Amino acid sequence: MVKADKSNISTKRSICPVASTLDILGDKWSLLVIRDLFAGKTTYSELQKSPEKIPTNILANRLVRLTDHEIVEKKPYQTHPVRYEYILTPKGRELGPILKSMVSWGEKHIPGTKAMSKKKR
Amino acid sequence: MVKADKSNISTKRSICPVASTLDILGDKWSLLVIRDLFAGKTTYSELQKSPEKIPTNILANRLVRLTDHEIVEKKPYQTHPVRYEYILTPKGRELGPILKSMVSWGEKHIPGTKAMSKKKR
DNA sequence: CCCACTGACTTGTTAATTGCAAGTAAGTGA
DNA sequence: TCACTTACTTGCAATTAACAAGTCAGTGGG
Repeated sequence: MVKADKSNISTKRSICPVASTLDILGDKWSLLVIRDLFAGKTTYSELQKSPEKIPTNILANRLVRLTDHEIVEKKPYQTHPVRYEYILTPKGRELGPILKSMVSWGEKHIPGTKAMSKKKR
Repeated sequence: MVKADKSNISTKRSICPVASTLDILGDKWSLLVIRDLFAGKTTYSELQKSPEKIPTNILANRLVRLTDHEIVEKKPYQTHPVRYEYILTPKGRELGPILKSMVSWGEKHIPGTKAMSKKKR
């Protein structure tokens, strides 16, 4: 079990929505996990296989953080053996515009970047 | 002078525009500084006065990072004494949509947040 | 001239996070 | 029984961030 993490509890630096959003998602990995879930990945091992090679303990930590914030939901999709799937909640799916604007900005301003073809659904 | 920082040089984790954007802006403070510049603040001391109370060494570090990435430009606006202003470059101003989508998401999903009235210009 | 004060940072130190390598535990398939 | 997969944990070393204090140029007042 991943140990208690202050960042799990709601500690807002200010009432600013940008600051509060960054309190939840302001790190190098969280939005990448969300990007992958948008891209259709659902399991822990699929998430680990992304090209950015997220360290496994960080992935575990981010998944609990995101589920604490109800951005992601973890549910078993089979028993024997138990296997879990991670899916975006409606709240999580509404992060789409943030991701989309990052894709636009990145493609336009960072040479060598290329967005993947959009997944339907 | 702030010492050399690996994060200043371009180290892309992947060709994904989201990952690359996060390589530059994926932390708790960078986008907050940019928010303030959008809000019309221009000097180091004004940036320090924001309600989130950014540590002074971090502010200095983020400003060099952002100027290295040509998101922010630093220029003296007076001599005797020398005083600097930090302004967004066109590239930096194009981060507006990212900030805007964070405001929307934050206001909708994080209770107790409230965006400031939009500054003209 | 001396002193207090401001703006813009820098330095030192401690605390918190990351990143990496390895290890664990349940279950399957050969 | 053995090797293999999924889904994590654990233990450290290495980075980063946070906090407090200090620096340095310049200004304005007495």
